[in-house]
Amino acid sequence: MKTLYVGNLPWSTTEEELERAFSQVVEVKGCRIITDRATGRSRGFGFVEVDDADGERAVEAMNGTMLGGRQITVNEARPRQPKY
DNA sequence: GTTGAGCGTT
Repeated sequence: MKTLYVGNLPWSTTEEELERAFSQVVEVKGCRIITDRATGRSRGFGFVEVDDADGERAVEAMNGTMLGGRQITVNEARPRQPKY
């Protein structure tokens, strides 16, 4: 499984839109829009989980494409905080 | 009722 970073999203973008957009090219295992924990509003970016092999194609296919009226940024996500 | 480069909660 690989995690993809999706940025430059409109504030109104939902996980559903992400999943639909990426499902056109790869099998989406999971998606998560990062919302401000305090206000609950979208931070304008999110993450998409896809299969290890599909990750590369997902980036090449979805990076720079229009989603919700904005050109989205798609890249492989960085490793997250280890949970010691 | 806002904002615009970035990297996420249990």
